[in-house]
Amino acid sequence: MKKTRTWNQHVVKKENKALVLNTIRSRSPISRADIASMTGLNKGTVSSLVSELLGEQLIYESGPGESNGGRRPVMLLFNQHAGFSIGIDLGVNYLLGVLTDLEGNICHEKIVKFKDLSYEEIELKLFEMVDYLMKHTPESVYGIVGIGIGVPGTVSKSGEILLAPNLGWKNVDLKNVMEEKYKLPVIIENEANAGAYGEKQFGVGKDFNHIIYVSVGIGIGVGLILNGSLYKGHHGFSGELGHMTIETGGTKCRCGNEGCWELYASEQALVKNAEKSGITAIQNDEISLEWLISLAEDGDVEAINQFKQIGDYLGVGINNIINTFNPEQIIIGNRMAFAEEWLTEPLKNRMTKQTLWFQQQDLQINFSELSTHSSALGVAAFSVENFFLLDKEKSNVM
Amino acid sequence: MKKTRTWNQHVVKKENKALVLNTIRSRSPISRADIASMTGLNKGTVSSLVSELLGEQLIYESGPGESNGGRRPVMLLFNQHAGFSIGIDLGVNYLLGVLTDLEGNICHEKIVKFKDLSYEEIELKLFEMVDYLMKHTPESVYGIVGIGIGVPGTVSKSGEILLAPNLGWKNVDLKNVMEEKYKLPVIIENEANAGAYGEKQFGVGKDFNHIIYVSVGIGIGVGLILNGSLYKGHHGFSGELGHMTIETGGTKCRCGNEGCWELYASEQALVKNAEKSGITAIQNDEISLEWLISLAEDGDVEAINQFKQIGDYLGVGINNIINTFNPEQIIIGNRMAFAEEWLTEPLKNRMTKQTLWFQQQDLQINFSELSTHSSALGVAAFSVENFFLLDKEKSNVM
DNA sequence: AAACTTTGTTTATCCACTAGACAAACAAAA
DNA sequence: TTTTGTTTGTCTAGTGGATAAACAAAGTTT
Repeated sequence: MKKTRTWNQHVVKKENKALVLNTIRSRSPISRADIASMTGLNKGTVSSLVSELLGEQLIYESGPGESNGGRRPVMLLFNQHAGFSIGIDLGVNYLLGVLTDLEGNICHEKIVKFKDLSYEEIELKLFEMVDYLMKHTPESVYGIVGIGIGVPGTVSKSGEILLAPNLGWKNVDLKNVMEEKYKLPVIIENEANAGAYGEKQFGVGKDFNHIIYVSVGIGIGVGLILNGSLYKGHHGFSGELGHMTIETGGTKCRCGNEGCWELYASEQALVKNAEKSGITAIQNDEISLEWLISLAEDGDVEAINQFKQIGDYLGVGINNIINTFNPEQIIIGNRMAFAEEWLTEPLKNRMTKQTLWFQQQDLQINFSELSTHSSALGVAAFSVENFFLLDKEKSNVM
Repeated sequence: MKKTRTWNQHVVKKENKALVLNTIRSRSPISRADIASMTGLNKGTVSSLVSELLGEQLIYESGPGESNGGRRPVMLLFNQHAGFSIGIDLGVNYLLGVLTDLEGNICHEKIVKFKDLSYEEIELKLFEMVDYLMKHTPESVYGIVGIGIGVPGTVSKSGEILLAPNLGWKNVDLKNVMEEKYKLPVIIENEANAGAYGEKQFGVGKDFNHIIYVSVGIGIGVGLILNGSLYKGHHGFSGELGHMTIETGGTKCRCGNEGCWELYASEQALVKNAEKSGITAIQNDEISLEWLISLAEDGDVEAINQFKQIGDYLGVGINNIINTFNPEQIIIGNRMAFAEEWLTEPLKNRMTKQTLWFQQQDLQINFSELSTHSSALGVAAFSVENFFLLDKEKSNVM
């Protein structure tokens, strides 16, 4: 019957406790006094909330800090090893798994490559990956707080994978399978959304609140951080910008549409164009992004031109993004980010020529620093946030 | 020094009071008991908050309602005449002003048409409009709560009009001018943003939370309602989708870019295409939207084809919007909405052919019902919301 | 050594919400 | 008509969390 959330002192306490914890998380090491002045909470309130957090072992006291002209403060630190999180980036032909602490630091990491596997075979690889990471998890208070999986496809808000064309998957309920097997909270998220979140939490997006993360791999996916949090749309399918029309009546796309952005600016487009241009690979091998990068590094003009063209087309779509969202930052991530060197110039050219001056104000264009790890770190971070939320709910009942 | 908002019992009270007021606003007439069960608040809490609201004359008691098998409830009603709001839609060649009550009902309305006026002349027309509407405002407890103005251009978050190309304005601080003169809170907002808000509050968007409002007039502007509230981007310039590239290397646009959507799907495009196709107006007059509509109504095949083409191109951009936002509803508003009859079919054709099935789930495509009033109503509603926010702040100090 | 600062705890007080008692007003059944 | 039960809205006591202010401990400065 309760339709809306009511506000009472329990909620107040939970919010303030979360506020204190987050302050410690982001500004650690910090004293109680500093928390009070930063948050505006009363010293006494901070003291009592801190002592609860100490009891829950989510934070701990280190030795005394430097005096500011009076009694020396007791420094508080976030106990990043109170629990661990598993994040897996499920790519088209690889599986990247990371084990992180609650601060997003990678404790263990494993990559498995494969090709043309069936769903069942990939599921098995996933189990192996999780088992491996679990075996390498140190002892901790809360253990593994959750498993996150990033997939290159559309995921509904309930966690079902509706369509992952490059994997050939349709309506796969991986979330349930994993939750049944491991009895842990499992989060399935689109790879671009996960990447955006990863960059926001740990990467170049840390200090920004309006971020568009453009994941340029075999296709193009986009993750939206609006007002500091992930925007997923009505059902969770936002950010399918790879299928934005940039050429009406252009090349047919598998999606049914024509002139889609990813037909002109993705790794897929790069390789196709390179083939047409006459670039050849060694020993009848297929042309790959890595090969083209090595050519470009050796100064191969034709290869560099190929990258320049991709950069130009990236610029077209990014212009659209700027006009749509007026973002603070655009991050280009995933595999194509390795080609930053040759993409930057043509991309910025498009922008300065075609974007209105006020849209360019304080606009950052960055390439991912986490590179191929942003997705895995992102999904791991989802589980961590989820853990803290559940933790709050729990203390709600008590 | 206070960086974040802290939660204490004052906040709790303010939030709950707002919750009660909003419940009355949307579900009026309603009894105290019903409010309690709907919100989850305790009966006593509701009683005391209601008595405060009664004191502030924001609500009033009507007679007893129908019994539900016991004592008859006292019905509460929102006092929509506790104050009034002025909303003005400043178009390229017209000025539409409305006086609304706190519920958004239009009490008075006036439209002024003009052509090629300077900024100073338009300013004067604005003053006349406000003066006129003020004179026609009934006596009330709070009087006029604010003035809102919607403009066809880019407005910064501080309210400055940075660029209104169709008016020929640049860096105009209208907000300050109006506030100085009338000593009332003034809100300047982009016309599409205002329209989106208007539709969300009073129009076809009432029951939706992820709405993309596409204002198709001389140009194209877009207002974004995400998670139930207006998204403005980092500096307030979001929704400039009229300048989204849908044809790389296409026609040059005044904005510096090429192949912009509004070159293919706006009123401007319609008129240009019609001229090229050989359609003529009566007596050397210019071809207008109204004229083309009247032709289409008479069954003129050529005119209908012109609309169909616009509808088709609208579909291209709307496909991009769907892929970007996964919205719940798309509303097509402003002048072009009058041509709904001929636009719908080609638009929906594009969609069903080119949009993935899961993106079309529960997706509403609507034409504005408020038609040309959505902007004016939207800015008026901004002032109303602002009034309630300020009201809360005020009681914060006491 | 004295005076002042800073830190963190403790105490008393305040305030909003809740639970539950209560009275008034009404409907339905006996 | 009387009785019983329900609904509505008010009132009172009690709870829990925040705040302000006092205080002790541990520093620095003069």
